[in-house]
Amino acid sequence: MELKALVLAVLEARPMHGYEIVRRARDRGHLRWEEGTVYPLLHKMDHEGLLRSEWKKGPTGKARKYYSLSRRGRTALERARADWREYAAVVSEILLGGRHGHARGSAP
Amino acid sequence: MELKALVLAVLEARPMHGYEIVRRARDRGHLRWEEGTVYPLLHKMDHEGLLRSEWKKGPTGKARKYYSLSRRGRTALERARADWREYAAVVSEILLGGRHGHARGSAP
DNA sequence: CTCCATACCTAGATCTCACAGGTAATAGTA
DNA sequence: TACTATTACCTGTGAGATCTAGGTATGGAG
Repeated sequence: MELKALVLAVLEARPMHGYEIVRRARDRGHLRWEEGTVYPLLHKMDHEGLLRSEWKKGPTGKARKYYSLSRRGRTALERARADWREYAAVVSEILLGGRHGHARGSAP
Repeated sequence: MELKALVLAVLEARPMHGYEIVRRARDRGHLRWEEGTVYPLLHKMDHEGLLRSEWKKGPTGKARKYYSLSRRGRTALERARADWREYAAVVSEILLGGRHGHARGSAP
């Protein structure tokens, strides 16, 4: 649920192939998306019509499968953003009690 | 793992019995914790030493099982708060892009 | 040629949580 | 007394998401 939204957000910037998504998340730290999570998720989202996939030759000349957002994917991303804002606000209120500071993106 | 943290936070305010936790969450809206989720979770957290449980007579005279935070539970709650802050910050950054607008152009 | 990193993939296990029940005690009604 | 609703507790089954732990294939470096 969360990963799906994050993949959409990552792919909004530019098309990317699966291994690159994994590697970027790994380099970033904080989040660890394993290949066994990401690849099946990409397939599923592709099948659901949220992504489009295309085999292209990468810079090394080797074929890579690039994923990009479809129109439905963009819509889903907008909804995911709204859902996250609400969810984060509720959890922050319960967990932090309003007086421990606020997570970003929480709107009243 | 989210529910665990939220249960800790709810029980920090005052000891409560399971049904009350469920009912409060239900009244609050937004979150729907089912009994089939909450009761096993309370048992597990009790067994892990995060909670203490005690049978008491409630206002109606009927026995109720009240849960309260143990010392370990308080520690776990503090850690959960820190984890949530970090997690929410990372997700918000990826999903909402630092500040939500069309902030694009931060290269990989 | 051999080794390593890249890049893709899947099967199975695990963990969380919801669904859909069940039991028992109390209170209100008739 | 019998009935019904509400409170309060509990569990078994299973769906869904994610990780573990593998596997395959290609291209470049040594």
